[in-house]
Amino acid sequence: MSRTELYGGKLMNAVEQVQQAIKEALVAAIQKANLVEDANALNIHLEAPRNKANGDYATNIAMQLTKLAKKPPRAIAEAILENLETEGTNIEKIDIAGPGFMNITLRKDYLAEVVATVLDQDVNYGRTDAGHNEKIQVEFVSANPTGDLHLGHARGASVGDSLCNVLDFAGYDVSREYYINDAGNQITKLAKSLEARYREALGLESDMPEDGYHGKDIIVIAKELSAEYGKDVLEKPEEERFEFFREHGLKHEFGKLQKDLKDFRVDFDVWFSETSLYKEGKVQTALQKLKNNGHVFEQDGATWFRSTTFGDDKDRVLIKSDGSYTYLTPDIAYHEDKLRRGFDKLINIWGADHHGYIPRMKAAIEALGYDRDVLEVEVIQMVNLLRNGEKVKMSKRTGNAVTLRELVEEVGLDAVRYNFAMRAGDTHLDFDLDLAVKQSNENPVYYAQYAHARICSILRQASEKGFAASIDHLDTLSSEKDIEVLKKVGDFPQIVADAARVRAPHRIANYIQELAATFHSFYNAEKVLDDDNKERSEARLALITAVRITLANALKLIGVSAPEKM
RNA sequence: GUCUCAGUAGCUCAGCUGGAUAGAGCAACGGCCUUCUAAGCCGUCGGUCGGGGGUUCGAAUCCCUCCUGGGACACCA
Repeated sequence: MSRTELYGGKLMNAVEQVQQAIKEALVAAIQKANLVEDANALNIHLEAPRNKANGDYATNIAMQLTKLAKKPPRAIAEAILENLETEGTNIEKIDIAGPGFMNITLRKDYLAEVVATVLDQDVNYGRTDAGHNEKIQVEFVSANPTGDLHLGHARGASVGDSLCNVLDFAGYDVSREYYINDAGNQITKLAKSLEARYREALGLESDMPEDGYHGKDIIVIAKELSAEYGKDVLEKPEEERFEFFREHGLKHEFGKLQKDLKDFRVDFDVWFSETSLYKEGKVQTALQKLKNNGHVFEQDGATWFRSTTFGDDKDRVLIKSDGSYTYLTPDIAYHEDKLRRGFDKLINIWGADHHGYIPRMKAAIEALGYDRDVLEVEVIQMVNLLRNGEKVKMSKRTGNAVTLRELVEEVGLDAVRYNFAMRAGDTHLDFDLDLAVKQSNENPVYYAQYAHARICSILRQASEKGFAASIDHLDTLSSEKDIEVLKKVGDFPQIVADAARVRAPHRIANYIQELAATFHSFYNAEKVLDDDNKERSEARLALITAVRITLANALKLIGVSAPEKM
């Protein structure tokens, strides 16, 4: 895969174009120096050295070629240099340093072009076609409609939504999906719990099941329902009663769940019902396919999937001896259905408690005749809630778990989204309530939003003063801080593409912090609006507009607002 | 016990495809508001990258092993 294909010429900004030109020049030089058979096959890595004395970019290609070229790295570097055509690359000079690094220093004038690209692309700045329109389905949250969304779901929703946004921006064809477990045992429990609460609401004796759902939400639903339908419902035969509570329970729980997610700025393309798998015979079909492929056996009155054939620890039951399905069986059918829909990749975002479930699902996919690697599972680790430095104890069973809604009410939507977006999903997270609530410099979300608001403030004053952003004199952007800002803004498309490739949306939050820091530093060192220098003022207005656009686009990827005033 | 994720500054965490002297925020200390928002900036202090082996020109990063912590190991979902 060549670099050109990867980034698609038309979408590259000045920074990317320069990087690519350097890579191409290096490849040509390596070819010309006859160091390897096919230099085009090389993947040249350009990195920005930590120490600015080592230039704008460094490459370790000379060291990497030692084996292929059978020469010491410095000799290779010299051979590359001798054959390097720097015309059209913006390279000012190259030094050979240390064990064989090639340190590249660039002319600075090209960078200003970044601004024109950003202003032109606006809300699409950062978008690339790096993903080649690969069809990816992301299934996330998928909480059972039997209670409120809690802290863990909030994290899954945040990470999942951010990942989808990033994938979409990086040129993947993304479908967001929620699997509704509206069949099976837990729904029976929901119906029974609701009936018990319903009786309580009417002042009757109840038999709340010990393993039922004890959440406050069920009590609320029961009150509403009892006010509307009264005692008559309880006179109906058991089957009808059960159906009544099942249906109303599901409707209320699911409606609440959809609203909570929407309010959390998380949307789905597909809400997939487990029940539909049964109705459309897909569970039977999948089961039959497994049987036909010879991966099913009977034992102890149950039907088993021989998942050990595909690396699972033990075989798994598909149909229990009482004739009902395990959770796994419809889930296998669900995954087969996903695969039939033509996705190249399935990404499931699961809670850490489902970790052990991964090998059997991958086994099932393989047993159905697909490549097990089409399924990627991103595990979301647990969240500890801290208040006053103490862990807040939570239990879903007793119903005192902190819900998504409560969390957002207490902390604020932006702060919650940002706090979850900041950390890689597969690391344990302590969510410090006191810190998240603080509207101070200790809270990183405001740091980024403040940068955006500051820019907006300058832009407002600019129009009052009669200045207008202009790209006519970008050559005036030549101070150290100007250059730093330009470089950082220019990095954005690559950051998005990388974050998508390695499924790491938290990198966007890291980038936001860096971009905001670069801007704040610039702000304190340089004046934007200068009555004595109209050309530079208008160029800098263009520059900070580019920063504003980049910040807003990046914040949007992680579901955080970009306020114009704070 | 088996599997899995993690262990980086006092705290919370980044650290890319293995690269040069390991970074940021907070905390601590010292500066900067007659100038576009001080929710900001500049500086100082702070590290045996859990321990030990190995691979490599080069390891926080890859491999092995041990220690510590989270999680998972159902005819539950």
